[in-house]
Parts: sequence; structure tokens; C-alpha cells
Amino acid sequence: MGSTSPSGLELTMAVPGLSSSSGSEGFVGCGAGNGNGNAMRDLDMNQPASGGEEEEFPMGIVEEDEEERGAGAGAGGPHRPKKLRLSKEQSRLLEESFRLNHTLTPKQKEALAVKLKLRPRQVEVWFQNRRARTKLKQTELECEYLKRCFGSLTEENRRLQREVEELRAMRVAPPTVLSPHTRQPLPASALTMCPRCERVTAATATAARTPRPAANPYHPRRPSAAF
DNA sequence: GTGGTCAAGCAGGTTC
DNA sequence: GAACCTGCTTGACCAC
Repeated sequence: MGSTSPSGLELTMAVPGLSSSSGSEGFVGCGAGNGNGNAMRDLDMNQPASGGEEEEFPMGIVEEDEEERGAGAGAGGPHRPKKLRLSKEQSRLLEESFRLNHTLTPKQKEALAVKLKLRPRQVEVWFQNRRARTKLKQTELECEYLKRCFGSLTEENRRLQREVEELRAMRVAPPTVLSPHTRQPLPASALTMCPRCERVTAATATAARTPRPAANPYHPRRPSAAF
């Protein structure tokens, strides 16, 4: 992007065929790669013209050319015309309208093309590519975000697993539960357990022999919790 | 020389 | 079926 194109441009352009040299061949648009080969390069682009004056809109000749395009410009075609670089002013205006609207109606496209002295097709392509870039950037951001999420979830998972291991290692005795009425410890037989805990408790009896299933990490946080 | 950027091409899908 | 879109690719240009 480090375009060398001049800044502070006006919407005027030293376009061959528009201003002075009305050159019949002036057109250097997209499809024109054929034959003349480097016509574009000669006139070109963002280079200051030999005289040192720059051309503000390097290539946007709008008229005629449809026939030529078919001929030369295919991706598989013999050659592609030299690359168009939009001027800063063109880019600015395009960006501006992109901010307002990510898609263009045919009328808007036409108007913008006239304003920028580009072909409608070029405006259209610019918007297509711009949308694609926006989407790509967004996808990259989402990707970063998801990576961060993954990182913290992994960390959390590790932490919880450690906790589970610790709890298993502690192999706590059945919790002591006080009667709400007498304030005396209840016998184990009087306790009712939630199904999940019941499984764990039952396992306690045979813990030495049977491996336990992974416990729900959110539940056994407080080994001495009263039920 | 290499990699990034970007205009522009094409194929295939969608919408009206 | 034309117009438009997305997705992918190509090739010119540029900076390093």
C-alpha cells in the first residue's frame, strides 16, 4: 500500500483521451493489455508523468472497451493489463461510501463510477474486494478471540482437574451433618444423598478396590458440606 | 528473492 | 436469465 501516489488530489485526472490528447488509443483500461503490451506502463499509473505532474486517476477510462476486455484480460488470457492502483482520493471516496453502505445499488454504483472516473465494474469489484477484506479481518479477530477462550478454558479445565485429584486424594470421610433440631451429628443412615453424591458415597466404601468415575467438578467443592 | 497487498478474473451459487 | 454475490485465484506492484 505504500502507494507513491500523491495526496491531496482533486477529482480530476490527466487521462489520455479525456483532456488534451484525445488519443484514440488513449484507453488503458483493464482489458487493454493486448497488443500494446505496456501502454499502461508508459502512461502510467501513479507515476508522476515525465513532466513531474502526477496523474490523479491513473486509469479509469470509462468508455468503450467492452470488446477489448473479452479479448485480453482473462485470467488465463495471454496477458493482463498492468495493475491499476487507485489514487488516494479515489480510495478515500470509496472508503467513505463503503462506510455508509457495504453494498451499492446500481444507481449508486454508476454515480460513484462517474464521480471517480472509473468504470462501474471497477467500483463493483472494489466493493466486492473490500467486503472480502472486511470479512477476513473479522474472521481473524474472531479467531484470536476463540484462541483466547480456548486458552482460558484449558487453564480452567486443568485447574478443575487438579482440584478433583486433590479431592480424590483426600478421600474424605462422610460429611458430618448436624441435625437442625438437636444439633447433634446425624447417623449416616439418616442422611439422604443426591443421586450423584450417593454414587460417590457408595463408592467410598469400596474405594480401595474400584476406580471412581470422574466426579462432577462443580459439585464436590466443599467436602464437609452439609446436605 | 520473497512475501504482502490489491485489482481483477473466473466459477458457482443465490435472488429477483 | 440477468444481475449480483461469495470464494478462490492470478498477476502486478511494492517494501523488505
